[in-house]
Amino acid sequence: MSGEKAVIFIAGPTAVGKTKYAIEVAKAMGGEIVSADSMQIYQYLDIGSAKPTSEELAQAKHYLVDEIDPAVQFSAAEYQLLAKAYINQIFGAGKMPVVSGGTGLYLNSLIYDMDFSVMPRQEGFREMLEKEAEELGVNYVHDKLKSLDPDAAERIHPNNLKKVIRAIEVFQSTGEGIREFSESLVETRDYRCILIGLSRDRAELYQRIDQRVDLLVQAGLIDEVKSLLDRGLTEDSLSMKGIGYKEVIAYLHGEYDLAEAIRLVKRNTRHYAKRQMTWLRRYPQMKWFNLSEYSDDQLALNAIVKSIRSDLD
RNA sequence: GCCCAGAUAGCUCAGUAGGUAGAGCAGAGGACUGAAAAUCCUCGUGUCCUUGGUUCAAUUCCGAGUCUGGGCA
Repeated sequence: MSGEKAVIFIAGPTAVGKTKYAIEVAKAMGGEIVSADSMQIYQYLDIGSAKPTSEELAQAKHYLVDEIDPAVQFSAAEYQLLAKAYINQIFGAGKMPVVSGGTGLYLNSLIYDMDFSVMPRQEGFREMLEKEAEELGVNYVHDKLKSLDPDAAERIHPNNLKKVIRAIEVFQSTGEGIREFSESLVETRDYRCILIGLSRDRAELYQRIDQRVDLLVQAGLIDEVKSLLDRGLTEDSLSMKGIGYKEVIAYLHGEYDLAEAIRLVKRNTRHYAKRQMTWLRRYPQMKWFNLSEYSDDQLALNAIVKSIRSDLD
């Protein structure tokens, strides 16, 4: 099997230590890092997204960190395009791509054959449906989906308006229903995927999250948000919906005090980490490493690299 | 030492006109195909502080004790 193209994925919840391990794995394997993180991809969101530091960035070449203007509407489809291009570029240079991140849909777009190309979003149409939902209720819009695509309506809860609208949108532009996630996924044939999952005991992970939020605030999160607002971003900007940003904006708007903002950032980050775990647990081919079970980083790293090497042979 | 008020879910508390109890927060599980750090769904048994008494029946009423607040000495 050697000689075959392979991509290493380092996945895990926020604050588990992905950045560090991805860099070490890249160094060990002669690799370059492609980030799969929907927030670190934006420029200027440095502190709140817990971007790798400049020292870390210097240790291994990183792609898709700090590349996108936070004022634009980005999407998973665009991510897939860019990430695949970088992966090919890395293969072209004879190196090994190491994808590192915790954004599940982005990971999926690289692991599976996901074709986003057939149905681009249609902004006006979405707004119209959102308005209908507001005036006539979410069930009205859901009924609409039911008449077009009963299967999808069955799967998508009426309250999940965003997904209901997307399903209608897809049906309108393709004439067929949105496919069910788990049934139609096929692994990509572009390369082989080696999935490494990093986890920690829940209590430890939460402790790290709380600590990290305090550090981010000390490092100047509030000023970062202020300067982003000065730059013209608002709470409606996609990039400002990230955890740490939306809460600080609400604080700056006087909705609550700083202590409450910090509390919410911590809690929302914990919830997010939990959701990430739910997503990541579904990959049957993932090899998990619970970092809480290793007495030091080097031991864990050795185990991970060993596992990758044996997969490559 | 005396007086008053509390003691119920991990936390803050509600409640039972006596028939073994429920909100918020925290927490847990799940879903996910062009917003994904987004969006959405589901989940509440706990010596009702301990102990005597009254009662068919006490977490609930009465007594004592313990602890915690507050006040007075």
